Amino acid sequence: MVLTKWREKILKTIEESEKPLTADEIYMKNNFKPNFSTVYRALKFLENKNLIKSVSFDTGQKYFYSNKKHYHFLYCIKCGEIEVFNKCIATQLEEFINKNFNFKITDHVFYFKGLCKNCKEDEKK
Amino acid sequence: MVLTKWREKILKTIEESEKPLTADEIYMKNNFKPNFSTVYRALKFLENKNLIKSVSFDTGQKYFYSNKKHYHFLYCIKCGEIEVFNKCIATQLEEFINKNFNFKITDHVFYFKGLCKNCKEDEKK
DNA sequence: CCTCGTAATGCAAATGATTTGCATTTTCAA
DNA sequence: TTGAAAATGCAAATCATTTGCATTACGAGG
Repeated sequence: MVLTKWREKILKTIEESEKPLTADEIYMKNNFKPNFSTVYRALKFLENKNLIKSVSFDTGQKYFYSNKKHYHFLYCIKCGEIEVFNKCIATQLEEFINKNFNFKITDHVFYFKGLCKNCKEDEKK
Repeated sequence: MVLTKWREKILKTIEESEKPLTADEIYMKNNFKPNFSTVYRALKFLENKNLIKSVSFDTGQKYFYSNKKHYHFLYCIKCGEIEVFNKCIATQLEEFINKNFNFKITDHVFYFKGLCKNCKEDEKK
């Protein structure tokens, strides 16, 4: 169970991106290498090793991003655009959960749904 | 485009549940009626009409819940259990987004990932 | 340096959730 | 009452992801 060259390449692709990526975006960015199954297996591997995280929006597709980043998202429900921001207020809520629930928090996901600037404009027409 | 008896039944199922439900949970709760495609079409219809909302966790499966409820989630990454809570601190963040981004917020999704009480116990073994 | 076992990869087929095309049935306004 | 539009059922298709199996690469021990 090691960080092979492909896994390393995939991790690099993810870390260098300023947005979360889907499996096929990663596949394409690496010129369709390695094999698709290898991409998926690598993603699973990297996620288990806590090097990357994933989030899914409305589409049933997973988006992957580096664990080094603490992202939150603006997700456009019309065109699917994903914009990221970093400001986070989960800490207060975390205290609340720790106090009131028997649950061990390891991570959190937060995103706003709505309309991005383009789709917002479209609506006016 | 009306609220037919099946759509109404499905909406009722969702509203009466204290947890978000998947399409097949809804299907089962209604004794496998109506047809699966009708369930999916009804869910899409209800979501467009803003009567229900959906969220997806790690599995690529959608969970549906009533729009009347403002849920947030504790999602167990091991067994998939979903617990809900209502406390919300999104408002402050919302102000921040409105001030700094050109994005029209229509909704938000928040959940903690982690281990539920059972899985937390399992880990100790 | 060889070599053997384990882990990683490639390929094709399978899976699971969801969607779609099309034929049939229901609904409801004229 | 009737005819068009919408809703439903059924089966097949789709999309993202996973799996089985044969092949290849890698690393420790000889």
